[in-house]
Amino acid sequence: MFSKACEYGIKATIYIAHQSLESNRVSLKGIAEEINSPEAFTAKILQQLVKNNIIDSVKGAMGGFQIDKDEISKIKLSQIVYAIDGNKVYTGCGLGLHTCNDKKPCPVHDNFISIRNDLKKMLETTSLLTMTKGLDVGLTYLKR
Amino acid sequence: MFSKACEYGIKATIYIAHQSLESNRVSLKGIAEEINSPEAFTAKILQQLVKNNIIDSVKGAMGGFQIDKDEISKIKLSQIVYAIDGNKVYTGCGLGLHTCNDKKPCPVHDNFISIRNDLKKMLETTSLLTMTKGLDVGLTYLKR
DNA sequence: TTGAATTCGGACAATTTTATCCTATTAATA
DNA sequence: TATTAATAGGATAAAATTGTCCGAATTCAA
Ligand code: FES
Ligand code: FES
Repeated sequence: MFSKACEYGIKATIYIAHQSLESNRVSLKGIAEEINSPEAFTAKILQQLVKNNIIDSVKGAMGGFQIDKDEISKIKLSQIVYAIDGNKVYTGCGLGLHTCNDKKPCPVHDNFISIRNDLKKMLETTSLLTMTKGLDVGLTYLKR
Repeated sequence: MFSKACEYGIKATIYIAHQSLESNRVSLKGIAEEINSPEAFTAKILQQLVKNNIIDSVKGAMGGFQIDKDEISKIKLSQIVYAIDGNKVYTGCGLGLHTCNDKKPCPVHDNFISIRNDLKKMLETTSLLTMTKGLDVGLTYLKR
């Protein structure tokens, strides 16, 4: 569904948000451990998220990554996905035609549109805050 | 969503089915032209579909690919996807945890399950015959 | 029976994605 | 101010996916 980079990005953002809610700034090293991702690769992805204003970074000793508490309920899953995978989730054709196109649809267009719209809605309504719920109480996991 | 290989596989199967309905056996060359895919790569994918008993091949001069007319309404999109991409659509976790797992769900599990079940249902109920409809009358396209 | 048309299958090549390494830059603090 | 801990970013490497090439096997037809 998503690229590996995007998966790491989502998990990292959830972890950062979770810690930010407790006013903890977190390091790349800590993130990579908590989400079980390769450190250097994760660094690249975090850079993208910083550039897209989804997370904040602070350089230097005691530096790390964080998100404004106020933002955590405002940021939507769709923003993270867009920052890393672009809009192909929205514009791509299920059968790989150059773009999805109502006027010249592929044979699975109608079926796909329906599911993709549901996916879109889900991505756009799921907030970062929502995704952090459950982590505390061990209801959900970022690694296994 | 699907790999390129899978996209080519689906399109190829639809085209073969469409021609088989008119009792035409089709060649690799013809298929690759009609679905706008690289010929040699498409050959590999067709081999997989043959091995999975989704399409039939006939070697030699006048050979090619075809599907029993009776089968066309019975073959489901899910079979094609499974033959090429395996069951990752069904068992994969949205955030890339080793497998999706109800007992130790990732933070987006509930949201994903719902969409994935819809996708699953769609794949399992969409028949090859259904996907060929519309090709005739120029309502749907395999290339653009 | 030979030649042509075709799929099959193995080896290989190109591209994209994923991952690593190393240096530069920045900031805290001793 | 020097040291240390951190992110930023460029270059490179490894792995996976996508794509190509070529010869073998098969079948039809002349
Ligand atoms: S044209 Fe293929 S999904 Fe819309
Ligand atoms: S555990 Fe991640 S989707 Fe089910």
